[in-house]
Amino acid sequence: MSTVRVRFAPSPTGYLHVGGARTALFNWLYARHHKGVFVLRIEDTDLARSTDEATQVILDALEFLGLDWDEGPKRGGEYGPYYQSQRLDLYREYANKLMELDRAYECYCTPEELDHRRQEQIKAGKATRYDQRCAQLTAAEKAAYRAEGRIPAIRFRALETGETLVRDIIRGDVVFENTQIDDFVIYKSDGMPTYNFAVVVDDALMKITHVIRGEDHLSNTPKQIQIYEALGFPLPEFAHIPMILGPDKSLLSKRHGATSVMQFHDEGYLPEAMVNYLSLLGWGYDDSQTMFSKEDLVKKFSLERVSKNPAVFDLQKLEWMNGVYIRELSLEDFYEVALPFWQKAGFLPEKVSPEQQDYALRILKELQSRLKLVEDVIDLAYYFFKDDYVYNKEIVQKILGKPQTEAILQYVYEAISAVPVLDEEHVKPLFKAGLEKYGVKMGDLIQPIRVALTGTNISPGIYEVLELLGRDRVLARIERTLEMLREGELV
RNA sequence: GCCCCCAUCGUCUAGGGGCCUAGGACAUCGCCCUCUCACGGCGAAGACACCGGUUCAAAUCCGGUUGGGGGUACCA
Repeated sequence: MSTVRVRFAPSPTGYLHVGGARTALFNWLYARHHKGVFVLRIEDTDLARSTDEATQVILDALEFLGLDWDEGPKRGGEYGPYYQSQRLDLYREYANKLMELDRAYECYCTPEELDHRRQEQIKAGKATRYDQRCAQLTAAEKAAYRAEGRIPAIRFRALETGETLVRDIIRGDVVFENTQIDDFVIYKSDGMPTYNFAVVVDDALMKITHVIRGEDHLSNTPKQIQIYEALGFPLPEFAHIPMILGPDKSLLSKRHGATSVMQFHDEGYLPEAMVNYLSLLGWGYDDSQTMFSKEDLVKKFSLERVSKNPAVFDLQKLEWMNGVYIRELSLEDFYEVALPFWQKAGFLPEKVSPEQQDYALRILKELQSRLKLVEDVIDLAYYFFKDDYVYNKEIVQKILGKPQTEAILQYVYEAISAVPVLDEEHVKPLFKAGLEKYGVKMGDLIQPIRVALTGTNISPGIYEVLELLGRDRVLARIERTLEMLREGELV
């Protein structure tokens, strides 16, 4: 059995979206599972839309996900180059070969003419097909067209009878009538090959054994198979994986929200969560496991278990899963991913002192079970770093609006001033004493303190908050709150 | 229009003729824990699109209907 060789072949026309990432992941998993080779090829034949920046962004996204490629950009390999724009003479060579075999011909029709005829066909209620008017041009006719200044495209002479069989690992045998396939363009007049042609030349030359790609390519596969056969290339195995849809069941796109892998990165999604979640889109293992480490996926992944139906992208589940992975992080690792967010927010400087790091670690410990996205560390920790937090109006009304609030806060102020050590062991008895004095429950005492200290009713346990803030800040904040209450600024 | 693919809880899925009064996860709801919010624990509700076959027996096999998706470019 020869080694498995798979590839991911994005076109650098934007960012890497989750659909592409999932395709890359499945290819990578298949390669790693079979100890094969994962090739990365950049399909940049669309001159108008491809950019170098976009290529870099895709590379960054793959690196973020930890999908390392064995051959491709920055890595090389014996089947390069790995940019289609650098393989032009190869396509030329095989296009010429097809013409020699009379399986391809020059077409002098312009895109405008073609489009016009297509519109006519639609109007007449007929199938939109190329009318093959350039299929048998004589040398004189070609010369005449050239004299007009026309530059030809090259069309593949598709089979006119019979049928083409696509053997798909996921979908089984799919049969296409050859009458459905018309003479399609393989070489554009701008000197670039089209996708359906370049993909065959590249996959064949790069010795790809398994073509794993989105289901949107299934309908084009018979065209490609005809080229493989015309050129005498051996066929690879095909596996068309289901599409990823938005909540409204239409193809997932920007209008459904974030779809860019790097955007997820920027919001604080962990690569472990992305990979795990993406793996579940169109694939499942058994009736109980949903959490998979990358190693586990490599071990358990198989194309046979890939589902046939499209999957709706569920952001809530991704968020939940990200929270799970955040909670699994060691405090040190959590610090590493959280730090940039705090620095960006101005909570911590570029150069963090040991004291600041210690403080950060202590905060993180309290926050870890409370966030879904790393990005949340900014909002959730605001009052640990800044004094200018705004009091949430509604919550202030609800909690500080109660009759005894002022007296209770005053009591707490004095208690905390006097307590020898500001920790639960020493503070709790004082709070308990306060309960009897004012005839209230613990919540009635703690909630006003929480609001005073944080501006909200959401925070870690009050004793932890007290300790983290320290006596000075606690007293100052309670005093400020009391003042605002008296001034009527809060309620 | 024509061609192709698909169809289990709201969502992702397990299920490949009897183990299914259909299992798990997210979301939802309730209870517990509790100083709030989370986390955690327990529980509830919730699906085999429809119609015909085949079979002693169908979510599982076949056909049709309906619905969704994709393709049909000198985009990839």
